[in-house]
Amino acid sequence: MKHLKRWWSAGGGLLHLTLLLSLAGLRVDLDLYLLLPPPSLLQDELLFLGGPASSAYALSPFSASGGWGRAGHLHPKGRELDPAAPPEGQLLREVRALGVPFVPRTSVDAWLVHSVAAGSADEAHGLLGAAAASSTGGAGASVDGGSQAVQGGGGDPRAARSGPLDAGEEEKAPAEPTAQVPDAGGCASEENEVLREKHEAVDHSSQHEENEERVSAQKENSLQQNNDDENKIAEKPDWEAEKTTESRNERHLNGTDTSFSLEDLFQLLSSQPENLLEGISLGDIPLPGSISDGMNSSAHYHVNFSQAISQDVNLHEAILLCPNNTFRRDPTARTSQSQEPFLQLNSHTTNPEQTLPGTNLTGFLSPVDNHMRNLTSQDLLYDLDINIFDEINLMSLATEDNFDPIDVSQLFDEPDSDSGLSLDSSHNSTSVIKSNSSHSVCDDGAIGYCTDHESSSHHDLEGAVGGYHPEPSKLCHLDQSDSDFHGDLTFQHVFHNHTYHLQPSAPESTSEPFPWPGKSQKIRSRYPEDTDRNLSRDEQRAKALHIPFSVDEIVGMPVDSFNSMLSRYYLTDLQVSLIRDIRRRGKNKVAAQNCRKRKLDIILNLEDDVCNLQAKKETLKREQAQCNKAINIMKQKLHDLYHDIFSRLRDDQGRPVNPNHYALQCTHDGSILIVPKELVASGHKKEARKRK
DNA sequence: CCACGTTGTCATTGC
DNA sequence: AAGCAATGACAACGT
Repeated sequence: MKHLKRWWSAGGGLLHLTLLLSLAGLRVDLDLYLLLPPPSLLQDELLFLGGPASSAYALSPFSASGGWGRAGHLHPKGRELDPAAPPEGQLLREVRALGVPFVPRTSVDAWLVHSVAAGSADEAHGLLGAAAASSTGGAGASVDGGSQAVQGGGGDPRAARSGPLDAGEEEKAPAEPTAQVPDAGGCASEENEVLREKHEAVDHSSQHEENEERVSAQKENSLQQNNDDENKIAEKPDWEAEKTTESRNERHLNGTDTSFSLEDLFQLLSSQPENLLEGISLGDIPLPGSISDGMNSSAHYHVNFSQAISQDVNLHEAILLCPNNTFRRDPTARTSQSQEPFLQLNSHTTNPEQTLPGTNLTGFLSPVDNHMRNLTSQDLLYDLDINIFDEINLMSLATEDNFDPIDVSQLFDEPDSDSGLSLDSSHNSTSVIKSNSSHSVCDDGAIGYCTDHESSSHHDLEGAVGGYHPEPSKLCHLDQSDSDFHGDLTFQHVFHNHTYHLQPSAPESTSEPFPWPGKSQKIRSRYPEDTDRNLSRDEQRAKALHIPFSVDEIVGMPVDSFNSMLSRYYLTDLQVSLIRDIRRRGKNKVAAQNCRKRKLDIILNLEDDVCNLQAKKETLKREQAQCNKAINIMKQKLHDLYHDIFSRLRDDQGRPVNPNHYALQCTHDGSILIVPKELVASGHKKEARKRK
């Protein structure tokens, strides 16, 4: 048992727990087998790092080729992967010899390797930090551990505190016990101040304190069975005990106490699983308060494996589902990604490094991320991940009956966590329950698609890539009824999360991005229960293909940003095609709307013109009538004047002039002549002839 | 059931 | 050449 504890502390903790779960008759389909590096290698690595082994090694399930993880020089606590490490170690072989159904590494491992190889120390740092946190968190605190990594270890200290490989740099003044937050995320020491502040806020939660006390008490109970040195540890606060444990681990890693035999260990594992269970006391396994709560008193040594597995599933997701900014394609963008606000997701932290990719795992552990990453250069492992997720889903389903939402809610006991999850996303998960699982392609929760036009780009991204995870802060203080609700949501999320890949009508398997019979309305009619019915066709298609962008983003984005976005993210041809189609259709839709609007405006303007012309016509008619009237008056006056003049005219004999025979004619000099009409008529004829 | 309006989409054209 | 706006035409849907 002593060896076992040391082994756990030395870095095999997660494997340890995994083995326990397996020996307990539960299949553990996690790729979290860990290989303990040989002391010599550890020593070399320590020399290479010039730092404590506890900070150098991560319990990384993301080992490059065999589970070997070493700290890198890119970051004080960053991890690199040893390419020269053996592909399979003795431990794995022995595990397989025992028949423990370990699942090999997933694409995440290779992806992480890829990220590290690509020079993205931040990504590696963040993810491996998450891995370390999850490893230390053990099977019972998967989400917790991942969340710790997201927040740079600023969350629940129990998830990462006992991390055997966390550095001794966590040595803090005993005067502030709540500040002893292990840097599960592998952040630099200067970040710890911020983390400590956050964690102080975290610890102020009454529930949290209660759990702390429980864990502390149970740890003390377990540690009383150990040697005197460990008894001293048990008397200390748990955070201090953890430090001691870490220092013990450090001794192990330094080669001073690594003489235990793995074969002995597995013989022990195979022969006495019950004792092993006892060996995994709460003081050794950093189970969160939720688990320990369920193991009070008589149940102290009985781990709720169903819960543990369910949490491990979430841990797996937490590890796998990295932020979307971690699967960029552009290496240059990776180097500057932390500076792009577009990718700084969900950061309440003031520490810039906490916004680094890989550290923002809290609320964005979406299937989209996972999916997107799987669609990248790790396509060869894509199917493997699908299978793993399927198995996880099955496990979730199998353990759903025994699922205790209280524990889950307590596992999310992160008052300061920023998961980026909105209530809407939870609501989306609710719709998942309602929706037909066979049509999960169209389900809400698959993506948590964000259609909020007002949200910023990164918020859109958040919603797009995985906003449906239950928000820990929302879950941690729920009453029983609410806990039931959210617990169901959690499980719905889990198995819904990974089933869309398996749909026979999955878009990936068809030439069409979405199996719509041509129009979205048909889709809506086909899925009457789908709460996404209000989504547009393209939104549904985007969701079906797990496009991590909102339609509004895709359509409204400038072409340069659009192209850079396409190049920055790992997208399949189908996804790129769909995104371009969405953009084209979206722009064309807007253009059509504008066109119709213009057409309508033109018609309205023409109608106005017609009205104006008609009015003008009426006016002109009136003017014409008035003119005619005036002309007639003038004619009448001229006629009267004519007769008046002729009445006063007299010829040579004094007789009146007949106006029918004579006419008045004005000359150029202004004089008026009385001319016989015959001459006037002949003169008009001559002028007419001249004109012709 | 038909007519009409609305909306989305596609194809085409021109800038 | 690529991207985009504009627009005619068509289909689906709602009223």
